[in-house]
Amino acid sequence: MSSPLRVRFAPSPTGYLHIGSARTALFNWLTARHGGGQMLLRIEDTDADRSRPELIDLIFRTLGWLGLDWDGEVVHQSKRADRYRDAVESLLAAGHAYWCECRPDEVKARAQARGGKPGYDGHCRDRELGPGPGRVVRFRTPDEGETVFSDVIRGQVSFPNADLEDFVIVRSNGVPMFHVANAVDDLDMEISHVIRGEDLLPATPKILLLRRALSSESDPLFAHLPLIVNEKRQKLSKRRDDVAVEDYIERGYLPEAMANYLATLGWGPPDGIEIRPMPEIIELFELSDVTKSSAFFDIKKLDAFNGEYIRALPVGEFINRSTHWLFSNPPWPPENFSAGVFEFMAPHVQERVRTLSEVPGYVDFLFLDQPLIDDDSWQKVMEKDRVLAIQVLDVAIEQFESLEPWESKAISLAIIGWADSNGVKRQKAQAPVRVAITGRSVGPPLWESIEVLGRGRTLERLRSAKTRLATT
RNA sequence: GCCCCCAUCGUCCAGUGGCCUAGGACGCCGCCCUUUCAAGGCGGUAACACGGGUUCGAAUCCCGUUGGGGGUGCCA
Repeated sequence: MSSPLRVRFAPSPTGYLHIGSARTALFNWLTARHGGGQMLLRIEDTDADRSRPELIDLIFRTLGWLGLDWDGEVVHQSKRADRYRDAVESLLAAGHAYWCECRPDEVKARAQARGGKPGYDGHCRDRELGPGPGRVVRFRTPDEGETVFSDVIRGQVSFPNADLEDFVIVRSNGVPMFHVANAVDDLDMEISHVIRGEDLLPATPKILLLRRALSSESDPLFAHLPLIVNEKRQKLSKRRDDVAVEDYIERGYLPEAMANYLATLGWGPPDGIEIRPMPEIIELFELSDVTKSSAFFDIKKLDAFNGEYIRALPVGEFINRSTHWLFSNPPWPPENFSAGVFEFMAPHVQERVRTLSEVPGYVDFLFLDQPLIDDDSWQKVMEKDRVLAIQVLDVAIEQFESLEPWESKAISLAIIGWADSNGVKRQKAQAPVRVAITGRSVGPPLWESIEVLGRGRTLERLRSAKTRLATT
């Protein structure tokens, strides 16, 4: 009989939710949902100095944004100090742990004197010290043998016990440390699968030794996920890399795209179809299929995923989701914004953006009093062939003044018809108009843009471009 | 230093002894479509780190080398 499937995600609230943590949460969640098990949440906040309680709620919200949910009450380690103290007492009583009065600098100095080998030398091991100010509790690690465990992803892993120093389990301020809290909680929460980042692999023998000393009959199954790395193949770090999931939300990534992309880091569906709905991923996901080697967090590929997800949205939904970027710090005077105009252009914009934060850049010319003229575009299109540019602008002005009906089809015919009958490439003919109207040489479809801009503003921009061309 | 993990296209995944003259996706390049840019279509570029074994046969198994990474806290 195997124990019920129970996994947990155990973040430490020392910062925003990290991309790597999000992936760990996702894989835990996928394992639980795939196997009909439970996904628990635990906040590892034993270090009061580094923990920031105000971030806990943000972590919850970010997990929610990603579409991850959890079962049962959230466990906060900061509220379980008594439980850890009891566990430490029993460890002490059984001789698995002992009090130590060595100060960090003393430990370090002795290590140096020994000749480089870092770590604690067991100085207080057999001194039978009792509690006292400044004293810590250390765990007595075996001197011989090895600690072996099986990892769903890596197979059997073993660590020589002799390399394990007698590590601290209770700080001098009386607060228990990560290893004990972690071991005790996984035991109490009856976690069956410990799924976490590979950076915790070396901590596993310590936790296992602790569990066994706490008289647990069975070890959980471990699964150490490959690290997510940067372009230099180093573990994503808060300092040098863009790792806060919150930042990606602000940059306009869709949660579905982010979750889907994260799922492909260290795992791939058997049929090779990477972009697919989460229910399918849940069905296909298998923890034992997870890759062993680290994965580069490739923004370009994330962008591709995101672009696909954006295009797959119903237009109305695209409009809804764009709202935030349209209203917070838009490049135009807010009162100029017109929902109707945006809705008209939305399908064209949707097809072109890869992130929602790019949306304003595609419609800004519609809501700005004057288009922002891009120098390179002006040079390339207007200055390089002034004769043609002026000619096209004149034609456009003349045609547009009396064009009926004012709609994209007729507008396109006015310019294209002229180009075709005058031996001018359509591409060449539209360019000056585009720059005059939008300020750039690239952008959404021109004829539709002109239609929605309106005759008056269009003529105004054409004339002003002509003037600018004539006076420079 | 010591311990541990890892090693297929630039990147992410396939591949679990013969189906591999190694497949898909992103990127990149080219062509088509086209009012620009996208999107879409078509095509292309590009990898089994190296050296030994084992085997009739190895990307796949074993050993070593090299390379990369993680850990080595009174952080988690």
